[in-house]
Amino acid sequence: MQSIRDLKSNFSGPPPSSMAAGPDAYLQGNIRMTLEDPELWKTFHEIGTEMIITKPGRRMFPHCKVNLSGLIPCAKYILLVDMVPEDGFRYKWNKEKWEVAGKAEPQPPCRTYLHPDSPAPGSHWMKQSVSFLKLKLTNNTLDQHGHIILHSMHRYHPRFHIVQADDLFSVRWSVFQTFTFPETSFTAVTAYQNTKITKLKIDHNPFAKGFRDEGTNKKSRRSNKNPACLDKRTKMSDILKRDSAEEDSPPDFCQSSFDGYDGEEGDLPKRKDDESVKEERYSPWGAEREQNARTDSPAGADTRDMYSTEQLVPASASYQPYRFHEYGKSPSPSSSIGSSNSGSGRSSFESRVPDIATVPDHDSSKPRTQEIGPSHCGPQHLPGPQDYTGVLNMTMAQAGKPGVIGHHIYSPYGAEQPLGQWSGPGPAQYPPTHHLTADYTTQAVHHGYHHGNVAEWSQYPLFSYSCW
DNA sequence: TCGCCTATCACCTTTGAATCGG
DNA sequence: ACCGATTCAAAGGTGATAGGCG
Repeated sequence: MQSIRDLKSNFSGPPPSSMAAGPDAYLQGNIRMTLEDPELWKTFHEIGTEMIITKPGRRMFPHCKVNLSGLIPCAKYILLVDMVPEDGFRYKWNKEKWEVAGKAEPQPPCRTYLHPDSPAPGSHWMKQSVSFLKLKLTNNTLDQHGHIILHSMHRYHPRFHIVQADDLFSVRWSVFQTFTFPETSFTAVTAYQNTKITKLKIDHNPFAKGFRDEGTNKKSRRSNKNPACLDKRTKMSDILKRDSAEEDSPPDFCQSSFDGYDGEEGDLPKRKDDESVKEERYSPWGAEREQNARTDSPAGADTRDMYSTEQLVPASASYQPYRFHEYGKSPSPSSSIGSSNSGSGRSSFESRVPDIATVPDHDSSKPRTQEIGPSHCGPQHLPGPQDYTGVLNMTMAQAGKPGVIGHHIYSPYGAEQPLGQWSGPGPAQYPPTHHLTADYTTQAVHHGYHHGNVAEWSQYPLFSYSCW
């Protein structure tokens, strides 16, 4: 297996023109991720995206699809996706808008979806968009298919992680970056609540084509079978039509619960600014601790709050993600907070780089001594602080070690493939490599803070069982 | 009674094997 | 024998719906 260090040496040539910075920047600081179909996502987000979750698992729509650039063509990377709670609340749909319905339920087992192509060379990831089409969401906490487990009526947003590693067991996290896209946040539901979302789904999801009104749809035929259905359908149709007519005047929901999304227009409701300060300290991971103090419009606040703590990627024509962590440019928690909401902040990525406010528990004041260790910090030499907790937990759990709840990583790969599926109940199914476990354990214990943002990892689902 | 969840349905797209022709 | 295009059936995804459950 070729180490990253080796790769670096092999990569002696000048970085691509796109890499304005030096070699280090090329290796660790220029990874860019953009969301495909941003407009579609935006459309959904403006209304309040809902994602159906079912026991057998349901795909997302729109599904996550991103474009990557700035990777080392010959280095291998692993792409992961996990879902992060937006806040510590449970919601209910009431009178055309989302309302807080109480405290969130205990976070289900955090799972991470591993892109089936992982690991693959950077060139592979960059040559075409990366789709997470087959990622499925479920509300079955006992799910054994590796689907991402969510709670209904709770809000989440996907996080994309890209890790430079030859395989899951040799992950060194020397280059580990996380991206989130504000417009991808959604409310998990078992049945659509907002009819506008239903309409959007039907209009845009090819699988739902059968429910479109256009042309000679079979819906009427189906409805005719049952008068009651016809009535309901008619009502629905009316609602949808009305909704369409109201497109210009979003429901309260959009404003009160999703105002966190500022979109690109920058015409955010002023209210956001008023809340920004309070929300600065709030993050999905700090919800439990702080939610008691939050009494108003948690929904919108949460969203914005979440984003306000993320780093921004230089804006471009395409929808830009918020760079969550960029080990190497470790943000400092307070620097960018409150400066603006997510939307306005998006335009000033550089200035917001230092921003780790999303790590409430973490001592953000700790010096980020080892920023993303460029390749010169070769993987094998990188101490594995808490960043490795996730893998550590996962592997330890797999090994049946007590006291550690595994973090499940799902891969469509079969068991025979390098990256297996770690689903809950099957500890022995994909036994981890012992050396990895030991290695990480050691690193976590003894080098707890080598990485720039190591500490933060312990706050994230990807590396810890509890997201809260 | 209400809100949420789930099984089932009909409709549709996607996928891959089978077939055909060059 | 090989390859690409086409066909077709199975698999699977979709929202709608009714009924169950707490």
